[in-house]
Amino acid sequence: MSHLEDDFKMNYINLENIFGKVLKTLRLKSGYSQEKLALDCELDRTYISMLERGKRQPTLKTIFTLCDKLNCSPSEMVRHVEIEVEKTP
Amino acid sequence: MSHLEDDFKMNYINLENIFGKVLKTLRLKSGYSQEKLALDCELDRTYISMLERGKRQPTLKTIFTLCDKLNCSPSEMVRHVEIEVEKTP
DNA sequence: AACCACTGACGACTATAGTCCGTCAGACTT
DNA sequence: AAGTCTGACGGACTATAGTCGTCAGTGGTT
Repeated sequence: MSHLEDDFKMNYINLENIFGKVLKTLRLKSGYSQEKLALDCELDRTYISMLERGKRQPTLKTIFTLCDKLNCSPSEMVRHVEIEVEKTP
Repeated sequence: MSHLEDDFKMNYINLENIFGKVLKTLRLKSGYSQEKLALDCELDRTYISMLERGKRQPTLKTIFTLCDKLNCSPSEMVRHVEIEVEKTP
């Protein structure tokens, strides 16, 4: 996958990328490294990385699991995603 | 699967079942049959059925796709699930 | 009785969520 | 320079999300 292709895709609404940004923001706000968050959530370290890079999208259960550790309710997290989606042209 | 087993499981926090109930409620409120909703969302009819019966859980993308047709924002839908989860002992 | 719209349910499939092993690179510390 | 922390990234896997075809049951209508 080339950088050109990456940049191209970024111009469209991409739920995975948007979720990844929201997750990273919430994680950093809570002072977590990817690895510590993964341990606390009983998820895989590389999976957190993939989520943040927009390479995977979470299931409902995963959203609840993550939010449980991130000082954020699932609906708030989804609201953040919505807002970013609405901003995207 | 026996009715006994069904009732048994219902006593525990079960994100899939809770989501299923929320989805069904929103679908009926919007006057959709499972099949029409599936067509509008470009999902499979049997998959909608499985979601409502708690046999599957949705991804974030599926939540957004469903809510787009259900007069409901994704964060509102997730909020409904949260509320039901909190009610469950 | 026969039709119709709706839904439940199942088996078998394909696509992707999520795990587990690892390597590599940059930043910071000692 | 060596060690630690962090994150990007890959390959190969297992589990599950989501599809497809089909049959059966229910309740309403004619």
